[in-house]
Amino acid sequence: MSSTADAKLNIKARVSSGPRGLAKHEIVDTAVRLIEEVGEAGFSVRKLGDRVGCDPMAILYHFKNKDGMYRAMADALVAKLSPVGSDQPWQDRLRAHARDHRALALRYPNTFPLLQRFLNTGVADFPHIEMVHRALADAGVPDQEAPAVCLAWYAGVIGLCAAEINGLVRPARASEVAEIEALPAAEFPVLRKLAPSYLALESQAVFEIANELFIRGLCGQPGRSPD
Amino acid sequence: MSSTADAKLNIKARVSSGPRGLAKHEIVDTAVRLIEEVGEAGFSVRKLGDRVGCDPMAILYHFKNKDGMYRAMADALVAKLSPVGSDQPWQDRLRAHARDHRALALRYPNTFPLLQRFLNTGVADFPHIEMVHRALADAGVPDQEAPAVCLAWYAGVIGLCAAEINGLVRPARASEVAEIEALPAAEFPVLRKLAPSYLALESQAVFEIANELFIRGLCGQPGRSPD
DNA sequence: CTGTGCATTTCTACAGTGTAGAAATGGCGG
DNA sequence: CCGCCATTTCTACACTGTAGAAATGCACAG
Repeated sequence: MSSTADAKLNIKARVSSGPRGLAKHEIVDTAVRLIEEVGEAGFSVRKLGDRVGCDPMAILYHFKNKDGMYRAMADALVAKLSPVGSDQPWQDRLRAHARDHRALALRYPNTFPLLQRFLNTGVADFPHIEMVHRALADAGVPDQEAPAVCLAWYAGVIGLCAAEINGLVRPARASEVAEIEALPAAEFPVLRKLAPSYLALESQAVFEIANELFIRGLCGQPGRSPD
Repeated sequence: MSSTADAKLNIKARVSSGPRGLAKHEIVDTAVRLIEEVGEAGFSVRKLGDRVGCDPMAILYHFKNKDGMYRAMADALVAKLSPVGSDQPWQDRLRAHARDHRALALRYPNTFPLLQRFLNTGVADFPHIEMVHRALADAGVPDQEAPAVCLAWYAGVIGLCAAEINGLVRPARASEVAEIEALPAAEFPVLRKLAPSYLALESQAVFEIANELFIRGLCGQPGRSPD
């Protein structure tokens, strides 16, 4: 019962290996939980192996490499996005989908940034893309522009979420406001005047405003259809 | 004159150390060049030490740690942004600043993503922020909304650039279009119809369209001033 | 000229990483 | 029972960031 004996026993137990159905989606789920606990810097295949209860290399057998595992984690995240009904006006459908992204980002702040690096490959979220395109069509976006607008929308939404996660979107600290107010008045009149209002900044409001701007931009299109 | 003698000489030269003014900005410039050559994954303090010609730890002496060095690299990047004159309409000022970001991103694709992670701390690009706020004021954005709109604008622009760098914004491959066209017609009518136009997608056009949407959104504001 | 302090650079060492390649395991069809 | 083979484990290697101690050489006091 000594600790060394226990260790030996554990090693013995692990030595008896062989196929045991290490399910891919369970690995990925555990990986997402782990990266949320320890951050991306602290996330390693070895720790994941400990958490899953197997050798690290058993995990990498199921993925091409660590990046392949990141891709799978990104896939798992977008799979969590809610479906969006088609019975609302197009503005509300876009709003709902955008807010869904933000909620996901706030819930999985360490996993979400993987979307930016790996969304391009493998993730094909066709139902949601179809929804976005229908909304854009309802908004009067001409077909030839629709792909560009759709991509711009996703890039913008994900970029906003990433900015918030990384702490770019937050109320200013008093010291920062002081720093701005110390700038020469002749060159920075507007910024100095606005500095105090940065103290009360709400990240959600930033997100909402960005959405409204985008939607208003679509409304202001030259040949849009009437609503 | 043998190579071994040269090597020995070099080692001797390196062993005789002491202060020699390792200028911070030179380290950072070299670091940016290096990361552009080898990518972020291949970038290490040791390689940078080789490149600079000093011990790796001599570099980390000037920065808190590797992340501190990344921050300095991000600072160096935003310092490369061009100033924007104030003699154009506000739309053109925003457009110019946005295009400047994109040009920077395309020129330094491996360094630019650092902005997303480290822009929040330390980088205070006050002249440009003043410019953006003046443009927003000219566009009729009320003071209380200006900080949110400004942050949303930056987050959107940087997000767009990041998306393009990471390959999200690119023409579709034929195989991808085929995959979409194989989807059930009943559920994906719009996406299927638009799929072929993804083949001709131009990343610059996506960027321009996103900008125009944002600007049109600002134009469409309730109480905007006349231009 | 001789210390001597000190910012700077170098050296050494350590704990940890991703993953290639070989070996072991154990369920399954013959 | 055997042998196959996907799967898992083990071992090893090159590499990472960086803590901590030692060395270095410049500036300046005496």
